[in-house]
Amino acid sequence: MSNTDIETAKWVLKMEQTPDAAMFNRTSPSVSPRPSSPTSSWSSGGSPAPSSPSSRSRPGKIRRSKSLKKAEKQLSEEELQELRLKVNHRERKRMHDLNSALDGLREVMPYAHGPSVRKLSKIATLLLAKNYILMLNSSLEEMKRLVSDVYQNGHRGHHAGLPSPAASLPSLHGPAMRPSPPILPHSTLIKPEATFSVPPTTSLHRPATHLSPKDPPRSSASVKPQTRPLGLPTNPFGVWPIPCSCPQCPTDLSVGLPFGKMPTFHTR
DNA sequence: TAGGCCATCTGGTCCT
DNA sequence: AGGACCAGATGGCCTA
Repeated sequence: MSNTDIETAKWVLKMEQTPDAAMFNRTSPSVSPRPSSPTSSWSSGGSPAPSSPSSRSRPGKIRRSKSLKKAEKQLSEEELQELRLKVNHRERKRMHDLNSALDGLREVMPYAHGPSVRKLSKIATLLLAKNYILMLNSSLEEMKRLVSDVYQNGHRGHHAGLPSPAASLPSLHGPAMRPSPPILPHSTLIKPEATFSVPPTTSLHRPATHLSPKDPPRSSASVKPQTRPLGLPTNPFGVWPIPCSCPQCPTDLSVGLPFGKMPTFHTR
């Protein structure tokens, strides 16, 4: 063991005796404070990884950043500790901001909200958001097509006299989107892109987070389907573009809609 | 008890 | 140079 290693070990030992007070002053509203580990008050989770296989790590050595090494020479121990606290605080704040943004995203996502429903995981939130956007895009395109079709045909045909499609579409920001069946936060082990790399018009029938049957949801509250109106298809958001209700169009959309198949308007 | 999810610490890299 | 961003490691909590 080199002198550097010994010094580093001393430094780490010293740091371990210095709890990060800021850790107990967390402000994130979504996560309850978590005290640091009793065995490692300084670095509750992030103790150095001497045997890490990572390319970033140096096996057998405790990782130290260049700036910290430099600071170690220039600063006193107190100053160094202060610097470490500062860096940790910044990183913590950054992650809290990220979590706040995720909370904001969850709030506008059409899934069951409430105290009895476990909130979506981070990955599930992102996947759901992606599918939600795809669904909205698809709905918009479908609506555009329908409107232009109707006006091109001069309101002739069996759709004449029906309310405008826009009128029958649920508001994307209104209460029509809620309540909706909860999304199933399933496995996050599957690469999102590999799972959802289907065209927008075909991906929307797959629940955003229903990725693997082997990975059940974490709580029954999050999977118990809420009642949905008869005739509406099962889908990740509980709402589809309202299908054509004319006699010439299929009416039972609640069954037999396989993943990858998008219900379409009747757009003769 | 295993596995999923998360918060945190930390060093490296990139950017301003 | 300092801060932001990223990723690895670690340990705690929770659920099936």
